[in-house]
Amino acid sequence: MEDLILVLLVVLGLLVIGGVGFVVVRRGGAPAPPREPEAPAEPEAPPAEPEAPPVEPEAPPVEPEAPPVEPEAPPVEEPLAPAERFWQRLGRARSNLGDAVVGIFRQGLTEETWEELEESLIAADVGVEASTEFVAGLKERCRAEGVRTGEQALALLKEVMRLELEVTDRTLARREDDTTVWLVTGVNGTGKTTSIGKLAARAVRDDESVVLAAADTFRAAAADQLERWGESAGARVVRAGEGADPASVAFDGFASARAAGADLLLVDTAGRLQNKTALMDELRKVKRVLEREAGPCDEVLLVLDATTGQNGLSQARAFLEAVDVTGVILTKLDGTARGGIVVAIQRQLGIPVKLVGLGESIDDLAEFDPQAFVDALFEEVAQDVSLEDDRSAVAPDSRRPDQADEG
RNA sequence: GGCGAGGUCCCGUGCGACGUCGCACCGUGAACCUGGUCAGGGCCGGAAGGCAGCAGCCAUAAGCGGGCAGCGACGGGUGCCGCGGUCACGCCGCGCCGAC
Repeated sequence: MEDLILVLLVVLGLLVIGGVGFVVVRRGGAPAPPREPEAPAEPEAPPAEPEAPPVEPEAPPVEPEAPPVEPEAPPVEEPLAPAERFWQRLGRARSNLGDAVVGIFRQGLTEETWEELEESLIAADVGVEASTEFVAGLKERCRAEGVRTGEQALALLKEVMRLELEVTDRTLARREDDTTVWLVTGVNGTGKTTSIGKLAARAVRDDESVVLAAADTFRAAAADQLERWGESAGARVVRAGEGADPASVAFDGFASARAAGADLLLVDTAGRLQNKTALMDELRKVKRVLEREAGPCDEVLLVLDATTGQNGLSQARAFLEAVDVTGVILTKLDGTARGGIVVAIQRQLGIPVKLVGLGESIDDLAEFDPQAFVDALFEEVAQDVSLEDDRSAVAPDSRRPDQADEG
């Protein structure tokens, strides 16, 4: 044990010293993307061992002592690191859409340009309606402002998109002097439990006490999995037997959390397809019973899989209708070219994407950063280096000025 | 360990919700081998009159589509619905108190 800590410290030291080296080491040492935690078959059984994440060089969950791990001071960490991560992790979304769009604009501005742009946006899951409106609006502005070159149009596109995304409040609501309650929902296999595990780990790392309620009573394995996450994160897990009433588990979870004076309660619900009315009713009941005791949920989070495309919109609509979703966690955004769903959801339903999943490690569940997202989405990846994995993105990365100081 | 508030199994059964299918419903629907009406034209007849009948129009079959407020069958991760039986002063977590 001691040894392990020692080794870690040494590694950390090296990291601190070798700023740029950090990036390299991490990329070499943690080929995270290849092994997707969520296999299609076993949707929610990612942590073969929750211990696994710590293996990553950044080793967050090991122990709260580790904070020195991240050389940057805690307050600074928030704004900078996520942006960095965004940039690095959005490899494929960036290379596909970005290349396409940049290429399109390079040809100058013709009718064809707009059509191709629209197609690209649709292909990136922005949605047909939204894409059409979006392009029409952009076209209009370009005309109004006398934009003639593709470059200018691209800049304008980014600005418009950013404005579109920036209006919403993305902070996760908390209670000052009471247990904060977040209800986490979603269809099967999107990564609910994993996301909860990561949220819990991060909260614990910030010296908060966290309680997890395993209101997924449908599969015993789900509760087991949550329990493992709780163990590794250092959060108490309230669970019941398989087949119990999920509402009662949520209720007990809150009772326990409040009695213990916990800062945060995360309620994990069973995955359910949005067209199963009985299950949506059940979810309503969970929320109702929970709120009867706890007051309004501070957040009702919907976990969406970024790779599912337009169906995500339908999911969002259904869950919004049932339990008033207050925010979306968009998982598996790394390794997909369809990040446009962010825009579609926010535009059509008014639900902000609050967190995005960009990889396996705990810090890869990042605050959504519109600026970085838009930049990443429409940045061209140089053709000569562009392979398919995000290693290729290293080169373009370094061109980005405001991030050199990470690590 | 005590107390409290929840949850939970199996069998039978009633009711309800949901889903699938069928019926019914609405729409559409046949060059000719459906029916009706059959202009024009044709045929028979000296004539009176009669016959077959195209197009059109009307109706309708199968088919296709729609929908849900109806009826039935079937189905369960169906119910902050009920009844009966058995299980259970059990089991599962939760809170409070007490003991170590």
